[in-house]
Amino acid sequence: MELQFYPLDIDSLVIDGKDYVRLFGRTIDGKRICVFEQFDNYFWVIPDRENVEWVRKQIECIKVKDDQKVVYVKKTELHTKKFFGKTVKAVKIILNTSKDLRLISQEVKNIRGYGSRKEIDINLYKKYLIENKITPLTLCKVDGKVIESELEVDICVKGHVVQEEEEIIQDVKVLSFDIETADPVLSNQGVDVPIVMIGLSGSDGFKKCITWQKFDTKEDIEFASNETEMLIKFRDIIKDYKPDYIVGYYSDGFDWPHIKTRADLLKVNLDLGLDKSRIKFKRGISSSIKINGIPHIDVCGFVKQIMSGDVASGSLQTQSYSLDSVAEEILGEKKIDVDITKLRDCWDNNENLEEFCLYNIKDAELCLRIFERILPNITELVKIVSLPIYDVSKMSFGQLIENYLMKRTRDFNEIIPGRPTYNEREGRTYNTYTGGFVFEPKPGLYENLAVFDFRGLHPSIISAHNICLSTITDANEDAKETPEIDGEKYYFNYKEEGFIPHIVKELIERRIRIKAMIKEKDDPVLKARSYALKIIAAGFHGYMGYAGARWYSIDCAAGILSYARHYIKKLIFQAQKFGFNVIYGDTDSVFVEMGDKNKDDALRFLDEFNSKLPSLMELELENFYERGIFVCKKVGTKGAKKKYALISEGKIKVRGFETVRRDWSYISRDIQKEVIKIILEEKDLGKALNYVKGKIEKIKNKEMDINDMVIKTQLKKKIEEYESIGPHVAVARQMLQKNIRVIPGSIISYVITEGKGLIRDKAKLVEDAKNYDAEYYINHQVLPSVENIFEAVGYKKEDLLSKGNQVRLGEF
DNA sequence: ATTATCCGGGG
DNA sequence: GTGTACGGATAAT
Repeated sequence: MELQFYPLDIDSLVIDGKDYVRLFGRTIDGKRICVFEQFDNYFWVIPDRENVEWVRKQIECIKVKDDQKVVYVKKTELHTKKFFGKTVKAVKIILNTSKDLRLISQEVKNIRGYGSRKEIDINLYKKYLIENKITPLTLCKVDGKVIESELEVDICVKGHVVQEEEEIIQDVKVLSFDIETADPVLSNQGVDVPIVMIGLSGSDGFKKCITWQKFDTKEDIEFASNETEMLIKFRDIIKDYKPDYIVGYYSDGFDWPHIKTRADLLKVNLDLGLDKSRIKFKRGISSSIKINGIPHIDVCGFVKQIMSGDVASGSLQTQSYSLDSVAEEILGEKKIDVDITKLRDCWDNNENLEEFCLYNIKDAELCLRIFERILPNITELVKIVSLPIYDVSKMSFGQLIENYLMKRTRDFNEIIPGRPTYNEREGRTYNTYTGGFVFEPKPGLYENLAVFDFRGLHPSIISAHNICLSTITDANEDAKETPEIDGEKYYFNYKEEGFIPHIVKELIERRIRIKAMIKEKDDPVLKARSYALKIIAAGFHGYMGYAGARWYSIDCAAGILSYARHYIKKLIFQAQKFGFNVIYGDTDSVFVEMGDKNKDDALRFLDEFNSKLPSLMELELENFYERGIFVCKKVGTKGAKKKYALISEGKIKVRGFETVRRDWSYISRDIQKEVIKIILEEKDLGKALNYVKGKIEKIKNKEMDINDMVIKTQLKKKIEEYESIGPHVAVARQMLQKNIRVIPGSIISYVITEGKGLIRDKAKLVEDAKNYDAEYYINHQVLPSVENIFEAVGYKKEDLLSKGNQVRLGEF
């Protein structure tokens, strides 16, 4: 029988000693389906040239004892393949089961002249998707027979899958959720912190809050008798709703870990997987959760990784990735204004809980709607890299590029290079190269700015100059040399197009076609496609210089930059010649003060400059700004780094200022924000200075509320494990003395009080703090956050500290 | 000067 | 298992 379906989630498993890939999805008539396809795992050996046949024989003879079983190779094949562009003879070793991979590949190492092993570090389902050219979410056809199963699906089929069309699944059912805890310290462990409500919002309009304290209400609130029952209801709602995707905001980092802790404690079985498995946690540097069969997407993670960016069109401008700011930018809507810190007290006294429930539902709803808006961005990336949406939604730029390259190897008969070992990686981090060209800003306040963005610069260089691991070479007559950089030149063969330049060129050309289509019709899907193509193409340069890359070449990265430096210097020169005052330039963007020129002149400059560029390269006008402040950020001896704030039609864009960290007190964050605002919006330096001076006076006179002086730092490990005792560790010890529970993950809130000694000796719990150390807050919190802003506009630190309101007017 | 530790998001 | 983010800041040593 044949069935059409859209694969949503894909994994692999061993059944009766054989490898299978499992594709969960939706049939075209909306049924939940699971498809099994048998797929043998394999890897490659590229033997030293003279030994190929002999090595192959040896491999075929491998017999290893594994417990009682004897493990051997299923079969081998001899192929002519390419590796980094060079033709090689390679032995394909096909295994009976993935369980044998490690044993057999270890055993190969005992064969003399075995050369190297490849593709032993790639998940089976990835190999399957690459090999069978299947893109998740697109329309596929399975040819096979229906089988019985215990799975939570309507139909289960075993057979062979082929992709039918590019057409992507539409009208997906999405369930968004959000939890609230009554937590005074926001601990990540949650052992003694109950979840008090769970808000849900579905793409079909479904809305609900579950909580476990009763009150009168007419809203969509369901009452459970206790937390356990609430968690059970939550689980059952998900099971009944049968969503295609489950989404949350920072749910990988907060909601799920918290739910997991509570569910374990209360013995609630979260068997949400379509194979009845429990939700699984991947612990690591960044945790994530997996529900077999249902992609879980942390909206915050994707927005932060992929939709963020510098001054790039298509990306978000917000500096903070809080739900509130992201919702405001994407949806133009904010969270319900409720003081969530009051929830604990309200919960204890059963007061105003309805308000919190509505707030809870609203958060889930905002998350859902942000997801719906960014879904095209995710699905376009899925279409490019051809991996499950779950994987793609969690990938960094580097991983997206790497996986795209892995997919494309099949079109070039290339074997996929291995990941660097830990030691190789370490070695690579010592390699450095001259970075992009930086035209250092003269700190100051500037007016009437235009920002030009050289986005296509690096990819077009890769394409134009054929920069690839397979084309880099020593000086010879088939090679062209790069502009010299720090006395070094690189040579790239120009006769045979490399793997990477070929792919990059395709990406650029596709994007050009899409952009032409967007001009005809403004379509969000096309825009998302263009953005996806852009970020992938733009990422190759950084990827090749990234120590963890499979296709790593610091020389390629350096070669690209030597050309890039050439082009940006040309741009700066031309801009100056045109009559602009170049303020700042970095790698591929230039900020100019237009002076007596206007916007039309800027567009004219853009056209003129573009007309002289090679066809794939393009200078873009990022935006105009009424004002901008540029600050010199000292970074050791290396010089200045990005740090500026711009304003365009009332919207402030800030880069490089650390304004949103919880280990800064509220006042320093507040003051910095206000200073930037006054300067950019009102252009009134005196007012900004007086504002800060006023605040400093208030601090000195102890007029500040002690709650505004709180600094929060998370305890990352057990108190006794600390080698170095910082203020937060000292305060955690105090808490322990007072029998307040502190565990790794607890957020320690403290105030620096008056006294002698190190800062940690003066750090006190908020409730124990009788006073605050004005000198500390002025010198360590307020001044560091604003002094270089004032220095940029001609003031000195002393001006901020001097008494009185007499203001010197700097250079302005 | 060097080393240890923390930030992001979430209540 | 496929990985050991990342780039910068403060305070202690």
